[in-house]
Amino acid sequence: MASHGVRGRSGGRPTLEEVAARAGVGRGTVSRVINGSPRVSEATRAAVEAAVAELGYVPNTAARALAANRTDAIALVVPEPETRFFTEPYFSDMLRGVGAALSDTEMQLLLIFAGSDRERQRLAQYLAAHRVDGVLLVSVHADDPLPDMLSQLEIPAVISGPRSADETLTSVDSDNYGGARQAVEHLVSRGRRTVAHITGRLDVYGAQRRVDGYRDALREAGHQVDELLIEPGDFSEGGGRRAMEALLERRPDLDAVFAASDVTAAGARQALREAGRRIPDDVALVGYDDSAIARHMEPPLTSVRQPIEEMGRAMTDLLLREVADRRPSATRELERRQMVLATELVERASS
Amino acid sequence: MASHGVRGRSGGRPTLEEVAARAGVGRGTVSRVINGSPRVSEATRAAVEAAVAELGYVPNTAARALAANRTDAIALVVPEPETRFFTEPYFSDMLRGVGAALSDTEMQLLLIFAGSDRERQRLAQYLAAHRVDGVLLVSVHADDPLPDMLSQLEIPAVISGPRSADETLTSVDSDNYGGARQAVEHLVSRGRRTVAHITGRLDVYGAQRRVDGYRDALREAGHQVDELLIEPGDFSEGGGRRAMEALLERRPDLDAVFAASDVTAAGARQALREAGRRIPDDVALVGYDDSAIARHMEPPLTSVRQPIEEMGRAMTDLLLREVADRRPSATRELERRQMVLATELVERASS
DNA sequence: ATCACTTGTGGGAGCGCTCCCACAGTACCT
DNA sequence: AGGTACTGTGGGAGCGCTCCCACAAGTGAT
Repeated sequence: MASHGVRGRSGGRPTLEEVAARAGVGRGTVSRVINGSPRVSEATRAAVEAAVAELGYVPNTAARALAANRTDAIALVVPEPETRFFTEPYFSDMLRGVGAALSDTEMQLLLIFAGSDRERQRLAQYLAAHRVDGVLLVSVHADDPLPDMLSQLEIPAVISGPRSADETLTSVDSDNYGGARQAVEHLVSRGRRTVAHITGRLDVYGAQRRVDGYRDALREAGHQVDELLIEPGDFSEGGGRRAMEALLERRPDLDAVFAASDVTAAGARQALREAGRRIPDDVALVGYDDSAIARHMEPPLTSVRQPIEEMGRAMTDLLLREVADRRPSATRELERRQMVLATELVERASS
Repeated sequence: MASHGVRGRSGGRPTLEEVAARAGVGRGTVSRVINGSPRVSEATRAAVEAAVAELGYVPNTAARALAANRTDAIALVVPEPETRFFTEPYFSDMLRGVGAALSDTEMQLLLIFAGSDRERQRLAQYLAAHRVDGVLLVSVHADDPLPDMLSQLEIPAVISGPRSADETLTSVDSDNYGGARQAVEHLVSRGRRTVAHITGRLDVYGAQRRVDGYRDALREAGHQVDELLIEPGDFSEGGGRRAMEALLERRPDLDAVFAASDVTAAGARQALREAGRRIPDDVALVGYDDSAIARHMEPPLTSVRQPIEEMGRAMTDLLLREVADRRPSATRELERRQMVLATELVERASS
C-alpha cells in the first residue's frame, strides 16, 4: 500500500508532515516557519528548524506552486536571436544586474530567447501556462505584441525602454534626454559652435528623447536650433555614414557631431575621414552607449554610458515588488512606475 | 463558496475537469488525450481536442509536476563564471545544439551558472528540490563534486567530456584521440619528420587522449616516439610558450608542433618567432579547437575542429532518453552510454 | 452459451503544499 | 467579574493534475 511513504527509501524526500511530526507540531506551524511568518514563538521555531535540518527537508516546489498559485520564477525574455545575445555586451551586462538583484532571493531566473517565430510560439504557450510569476522584457520593438499579451494574461512585467511617453507597463530606462544633453553641453563647452545630430530610428522612443535633449541643450546654451543640422539615422553604421555625408553637404561648416549610437558614430567617422576632416581637430564626435566600439575607435570615442547593469537590477527589483503585490497579502501600491537612471559622459580623444 | 471556480473570471484558467465536462467525457479521458495516449477512440479524441481549443485550455504545470513527479525541465549547468560563458564561443555553440534538440519537445531549458561558491550553494539547493528532471553538465573539472551529487540525488545527467576512461555518467565527447591522430598524420603527410607535442593539462582526460593519439599516429607512420618531443602544457598561452622554449632547447631540429589547444599554439608561436623560426617554413604548427584565435593568427592556424553544436544536440538527446527511462513506463535500457563524435581537421597556412 | 481477452472509459485517491477558520491561552481594559 | 483583543497553534479543505483500478462493451475462441 503505502510503499511510497516509507522513510529511508532512496530518493524519498521528507514532507512537511514528517517534519511536523518530528518537531511535535502541526503542519501549519511548519509551513509558517518555512515561509518566515512572524507569528511563531521562538521556541517552536527553533524546534522546527532543528527537525528541518535533521531530515534535510527541502520544500516541494510543485506542491507549493499548485497550492499557492505561484512559481517563484521570473523570465528574462530576449526578443532577439541568440546570436545577438552573445555578441552584444548589453545583454550580458543586463543579465549580471538581474542576477545580482535575484541573488538573495528564492526567485529563479529563466532566460528565454524569442527571436524566431517558432520560439515566439513556444513563449506564448509558456506564458499562457503561467510558468513564471513575472517577466523582464528587454529590447522590445515598438510593434511587438508581447507587452499586450502580458497585460492580457495579467502577468507582471517590467520593460526596459518604454515604448512611448505613456507606457502602460512598469518601465526602467536610462535618461536618454539627459544623456543627449550631457553630450551636447560637453561639445558646446569645448567651444564647438555648430553641433549636428545624427538621430537613431525615430520610431524608438529613446531616440526621440535624445533629439529632444539635443535641442534643449543647444537652446539653453543660447544657440538656435538649425533643423538642417539634424539628420535621421537608424542606429546602423551605414545609416551613420549616409547621414554624415548628407550633413557635410548641407552644412560643411559644422564642427561637431552627436551621434545617437556608437555604431552610428563609427559610420559618421568614415564619412568624415573620406571628406578629409580630422577628428577631433576639425570635427568633434560623440557617440552613445559607450560600447567596445567606442574604446577601440581611432581616435577613441567620447560616448554616453548607460548604466545597463543597474538597469537590470532596477528592473528586477520593480518586478519583484510587483509580483509581491499580487500575493494574497493585499496592500497594493499599484502606482504607475517609470524609473529613469542617470547616464554618464565618458570623455575620450574624439572631442 | 466556490468563488474560485467561476468561469469567466479574469485570470481564471480552465481546468481538466471543465474540459471534460464540455467534451462530455471523464477527466481521465481528457488527460489521456492531452498526453497523447493511444488508448482513446478517434471520435473521443476529436471531441476533447475541440473542447480544449474552445476553452483555450493549457495544462497547469505545477499540478502535473506534483502528481507525476516530474518538471518537464532540464538544466544546462555551467560551472564557470558568467563572463567566460559569454566570451567563449564554446558555450554559445553548445547552447545552440541543446536548443535545437529541445525545440520540438515540451522540455524547458534552464541555464544555471555555478561559478561562485554562492551560486554553487544555490545550485545544490535547486537540485535537492528536484526542480529539474535532468542535468547537462559542461566543462566539469576533475575534482568537481557535482557529478557525484547528481548520482546521489538520482538525477539523470549527461556530461560533456568524461572525467576518465570509466566515467559512470552518460557522456558525450569529441574524439580527442582521433583528432590528435588527424593532426599528426597531417603533419607527417606533409613531410615533417620531427613532430613535437605540447600537451594540455594532463589531469584532464581529453588531454591524455590527445597524447595517446599523437603517440599512436607517429608509431603507425613508422616513426618512433621520442619522449623528449613531448612537453606538458596547461592549455594556457604562457604554458604553450614555456613548453615551446623547452622543446626548442632540447630538440632544436624539430620541424613541427602539435599543440593541445589553439591558445597553447598561440603561446608556442611567440616562442618560435623569438627563436627566429618561420611558420610554416621552418616549423609547422597545428592547434586544437578551431577557435577564433586560429582564424586570426598570423599565419592562420591549422586546427582540429570539434563539433560542439552536435555535441550539445547529442547530450540533450541522451539526457531526454534517460529521463524518459525513469518514467513509470518501464523498459529501462540503462546501458552505459558513452558517445564519441568525430573531429575534423581544418587546414590553414600554418602547416 | 461460456469464458477469456482486448479496448475504451470514468472516477477515486493521492501528490505536498498553502490558506484560513477555529480555538486555546494570555493580557489588558472596563 | 466579564468583555475584547491579540498571539500562537492545529488541521480541514482544496489547488489541478496523474495513476490506476474497476468496469462496460465488443471480439473471438471454445
